[in-house]
Amino acid sequence: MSKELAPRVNPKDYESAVYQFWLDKRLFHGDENSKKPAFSIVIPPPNITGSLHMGHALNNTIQDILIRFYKLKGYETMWLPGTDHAGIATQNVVEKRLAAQGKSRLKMGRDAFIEEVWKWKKESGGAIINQLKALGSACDWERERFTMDEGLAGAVRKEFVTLYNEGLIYRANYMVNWCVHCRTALSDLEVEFEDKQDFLYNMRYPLSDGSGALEIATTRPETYLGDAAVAVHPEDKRYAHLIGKTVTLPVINREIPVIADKYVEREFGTGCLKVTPAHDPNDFEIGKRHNLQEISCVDESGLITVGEFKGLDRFTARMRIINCFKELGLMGAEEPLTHSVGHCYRCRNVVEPMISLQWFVRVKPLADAAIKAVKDGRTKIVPKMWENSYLEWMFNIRDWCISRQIWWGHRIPAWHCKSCGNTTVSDTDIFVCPDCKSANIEQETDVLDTWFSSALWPFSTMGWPEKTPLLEKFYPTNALVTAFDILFFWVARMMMMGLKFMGETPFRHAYIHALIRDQHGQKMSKTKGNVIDPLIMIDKYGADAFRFTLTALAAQGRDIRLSEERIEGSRNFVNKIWNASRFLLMNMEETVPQINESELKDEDKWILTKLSAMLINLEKAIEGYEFNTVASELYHFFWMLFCDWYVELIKDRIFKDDGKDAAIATAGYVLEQSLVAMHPTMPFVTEHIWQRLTGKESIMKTSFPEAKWEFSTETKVIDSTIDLISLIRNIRGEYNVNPGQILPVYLTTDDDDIIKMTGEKLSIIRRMAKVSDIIVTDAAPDDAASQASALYAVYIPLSGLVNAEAELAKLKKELAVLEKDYNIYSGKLNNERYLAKAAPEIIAKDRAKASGIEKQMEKVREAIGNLGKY
RNA sequence: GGACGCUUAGCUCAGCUGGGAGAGCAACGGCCUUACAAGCCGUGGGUCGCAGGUUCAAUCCCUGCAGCGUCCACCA
Repeated sequence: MSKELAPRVNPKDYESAVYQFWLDKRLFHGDENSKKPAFSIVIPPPNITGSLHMGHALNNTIQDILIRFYKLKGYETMWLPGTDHAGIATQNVVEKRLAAQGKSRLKMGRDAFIEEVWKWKKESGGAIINQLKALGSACDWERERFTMDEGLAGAVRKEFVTLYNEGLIYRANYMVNWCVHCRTALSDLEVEFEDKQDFLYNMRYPLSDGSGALEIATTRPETYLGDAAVAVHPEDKRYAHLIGKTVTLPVINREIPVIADKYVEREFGTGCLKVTPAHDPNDFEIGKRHNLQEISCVDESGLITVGEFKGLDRFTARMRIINCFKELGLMGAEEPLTHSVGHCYRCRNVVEPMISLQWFVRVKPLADAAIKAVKDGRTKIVPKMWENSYLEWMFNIRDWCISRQIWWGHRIPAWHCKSCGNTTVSDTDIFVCPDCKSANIEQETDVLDTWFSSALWPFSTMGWPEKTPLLEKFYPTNALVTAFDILFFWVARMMMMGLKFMGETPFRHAYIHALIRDQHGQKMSKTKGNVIDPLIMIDKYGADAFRFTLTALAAQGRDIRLSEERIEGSRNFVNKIWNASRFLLMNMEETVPQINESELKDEDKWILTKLSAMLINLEKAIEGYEFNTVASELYHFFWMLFCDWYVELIKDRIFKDDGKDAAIATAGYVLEQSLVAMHPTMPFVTEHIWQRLTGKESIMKTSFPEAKWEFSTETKVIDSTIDLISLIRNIRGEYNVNPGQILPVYLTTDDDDIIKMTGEKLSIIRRMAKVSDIIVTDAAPDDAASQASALYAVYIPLSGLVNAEAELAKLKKELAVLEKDYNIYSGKLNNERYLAKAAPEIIAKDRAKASGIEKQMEKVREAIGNLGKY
């Protein structure tokens, strides 16, 4: 294998090849018979409708980091992928496509339509899978599932039948949210409320006895066609005398009673509320209390069904009715009103509340278990703030409408007998009514809410209801990674069903990550059409750079606004990794020498110590789901410490072959371990380089590095060397000294260790700071620029460049800053109450700090004194 | 109406149990130093939203206020 790397990183040269290599070697496969401890994740199955968006990219990057990290840590990992059939969403997409071809779902019929959806799924369902692969996802593709797979369909039936038999599923006529476009009922969660500028219309209903009129206020005049009463507050004196009378609805001439109900707010509008039990959830409740008739006036398509308005769209009818009332002189004021209106989360149309016969899950008992499991820590929600939302929702949970009047989905396993009218629920198809033996039976035409099947995902995908080795090994899963927008839709329901059917919470940790928003801070979504394709970013910058960016931005608790500059920065980091590796590979023999501890120099021990410290922080960060810390630890260590300092420090040893073996051994070792540490976040480039560095098969088969080095003495020495080099560079920088110009440096210190250090590191300092000699002295030369740290004062003679007065002013200013700092600490240290109450280690730290500042002040004063000499 | 989150350098944001204010980008100055100009060396820049409180000590904890954002909820 060639050890040469191209001068610039080009991800296209290796990313897809590396991925194919992993697939060929089956490195993503999780073995249920393995003796290793398990670490498993099930993917939040993306909808087959869409392509990968930024949310998916972040979501799957995080999962991939976890999977790859735990694999390196020695776990048997299994990341189970798949897709969701996404009932309404998919049906809508396919319908639109058909419409473009002049076809329609209703004309072609149910069976032909479903066939059409499957055809579409075969074509487009694969797109998102390929995108996940481009991202580098280490999914166990051999176990890919789809929520409409045969096995999963069986699981759904089992779920339905069990809940039904236990009385947890029932069928009832109830007020539901109806989408007139999708022509189906929706669950409460599927309704999205938006503020809308509207009008509050005041309309007069004449009293039937001719003694005047009652003025009601409504935003939906068209629903007057379904009014069953006018309600007033029982203690409202204005209307007390009217309770029990009737009013007559204009145009349609229907008489309805005036009733009293506490729900009415006296201050709102006129204090009179029209009650439409068939088209408003509150009115529905009032209707129940007063035994009112439920008069439907809008059909499933949103068309009016009553009187001369029959067949009109509900919004057209609204205007028509307003005009009618105006003509009759029954229209009062129209006041502007902002109120929230429910929209279908799929098609954005205004939801029509409607009474209809639907299937519901009685969720309270399931929710109770799900509450308990989180409270006792069987599932930990990270970050913890989401736990409140979860619990709050569970506490106030209401029955879940699970039937949908669409075609694409799991058909409800219930059969209605046309002979005796009974309904039979069964997990196998039935052809004869068990009650009357009639063969005239038909399966329920409704399908189930998509989330009813998604709720089983963590175990239906592993073979449930069978007891499989896969479940035995990998359930419960270790982590669920998702965004908060489906916390209720999915996470909560998985909790309920997992506990119900497996007796065990479906995941140990639920990590809720941020949402990636567009430049306006808007949530990206398919329906809004503001999605940026991550594939463009991958194509432009490579998957590794893209993933690293997402990782760096994935701090807990805040939404992410993605900018392309950030990705560019990550691309530069990948390039840095590439070039540092390239440099070291160029200077290596076929095999990297082993580290021989006795040959190590101080800087070798220094970088090994820094590496270990980084690894400890890194592991802690991954375990705590602090991915932004993961990124910054890697970035800082590799770029600032390894490349900028260590590699520069050892260049002489490499070029002059003086202690080269130990340097190369250390550099090779640190590079190798860094690559492994970086592999979970940047899998492609690390694999590519690692193979060339080690000559071994795959980075995925190695182990995560142990943090085992700690050389504190040598680390201090190099730290002070770096400090000195920085001081010298600082002076040179400030005076714009030509970088090529080599200068002598004078240094005052009384510290023997420092004197010793400058002697030992002389060649390094000479090279790194472009210094000819270091002269330890107690006086400064003329025309010298100076800088002081706590350890030493440094003087560089710069004839002609240095202005003595300016230099003096600079030093005095510096001294003033130091004095201010010093006063803060000495103030603290002279404070008795501080000394009495502060932790001893804090006091010690502050003392050290104070004395450090003091020493630096001395050095600055000394420099000022020395300046005065010329 | 409830709940939560955010407000830190010009921009985007870290700062997780109170004790050093930081990164990336941008800006400025200097460098083609034989891995990397997608780079190297250096510099400047912040009353940590406002007002109180607790504490020896507050960007961090508490209260109130302001602005922004999100979720939940039956606002005719």
